[in-house]
Amino acid sequence: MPIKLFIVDDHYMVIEGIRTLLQNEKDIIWVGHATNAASCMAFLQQQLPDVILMDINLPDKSGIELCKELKSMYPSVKVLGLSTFNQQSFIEKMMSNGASGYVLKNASGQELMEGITTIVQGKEYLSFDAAIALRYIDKSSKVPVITRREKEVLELIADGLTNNEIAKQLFLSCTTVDTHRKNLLAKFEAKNIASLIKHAMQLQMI
Amino acid sequence: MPIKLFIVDDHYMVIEGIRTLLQNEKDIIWVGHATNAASCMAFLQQQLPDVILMDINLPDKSGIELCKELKSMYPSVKVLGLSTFNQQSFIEKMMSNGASGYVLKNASGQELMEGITTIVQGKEYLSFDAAIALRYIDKSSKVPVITRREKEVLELIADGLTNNEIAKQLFLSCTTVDTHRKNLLAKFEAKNIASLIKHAMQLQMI
DNA sequence: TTAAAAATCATGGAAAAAAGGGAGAGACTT
DNA sequence: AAGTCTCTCCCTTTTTTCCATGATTTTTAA
Repeated sequence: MPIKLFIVDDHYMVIEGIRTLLQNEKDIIWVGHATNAASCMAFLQQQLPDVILMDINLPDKSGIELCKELKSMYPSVKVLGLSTFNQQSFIEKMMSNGASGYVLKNASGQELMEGITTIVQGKEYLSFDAAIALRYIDKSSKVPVITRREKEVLELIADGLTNNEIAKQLFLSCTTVDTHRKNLLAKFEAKNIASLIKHAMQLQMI
Repeated sequence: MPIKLFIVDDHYMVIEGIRTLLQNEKDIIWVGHATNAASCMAFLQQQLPDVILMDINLPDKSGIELCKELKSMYPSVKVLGLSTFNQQSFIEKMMSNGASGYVLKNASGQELMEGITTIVQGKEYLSFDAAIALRYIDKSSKVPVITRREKEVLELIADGLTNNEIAKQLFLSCTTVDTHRKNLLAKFEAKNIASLIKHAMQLQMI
């Protein structure tokens, strides 16, 4: 039976590129595409594809979040993450949020097909480059897992707000904000705010 | 007469996407593509296209550098920059290094054609989103001009060093480092180090 | 339902940065 | 020769961060 494929990517060129790369595959049925998370979720209410190719950079929401939501509502749908080479740091997150595989955007049609057919069978798939990237990460820069609140605080810190200002804005005690700040420093293994912000920016977490 | 088009992008999907988007345009002749700067330069020794679509992220060299080199050797070739939305800060650089135009990767085939035909005529072209991004930059975050010493200090700050540590490393007085720090804050119009680092990272100055 | 994780608040003290000021030496330009 | 820019250095006061330790409540996951 053919595989119903849906794609979510905000770049029109990438959508067209994938469509072209897969146009001769008779096992693939192209059921549609979306350029943002909202219209993807809307589509899924109408029809469920077998596989969703999902970019991790979407205009309204990160692919990682979308993946999580989507899998909690439709566990049977398989998600194959898509990204550019310099965003390796997200591979882990994507996988731990329910994605079945990961392919980099410089993949060939063949690689893409391999990924799709592999995850349809219930297995996991990492493209060669993605696997290398993943190994590279484990060694050098592990990605800290931060909570929602911590992320909120992190963003306000990056915007130049002091603990006091953040506390006011989030209706918290100043000491609470300080605790979050401390936890952020610990999680990022940063000596101070300067290196914290640098790391967070490098990992595209801000 | 038809326009000879060459494309440089490390993402296979994007190359295929563009090819598809333009396949029905009879004024376009696809002369080839490259996935890195080196093979692009090699190709140009054989044949000169009219227009090169160039991604700013290439594995071996930035598109900005490639653009500069290429234009100094082959001034007649027109370069149309390509990038994703969150890299607005490069638009200016690309344009000032000889690119004739700029299109974001979520552009439609129509927009792409518009860009190509416009720059062939010797004019400049910015896609709607690119123009907005550029305007946004001019208004909000002008790029500060910092001195060599300031950059040195900035990098050490970002690495998490305190004034004292920086002073030792650069064989300076602590107060001197503090002055540089103050000047950096002033130039970036930043309230504190956190927002300074964020701005600097966004502008790729670290 | 129970255990773990997250979010909340607190005390107190040391270290560092932010904000304000001023000032001199050397290089480069007009 | 006058002016600008860069780099250098110093002082004070206030604010903020950083560190250690401990504890309660709410949420989430197993």
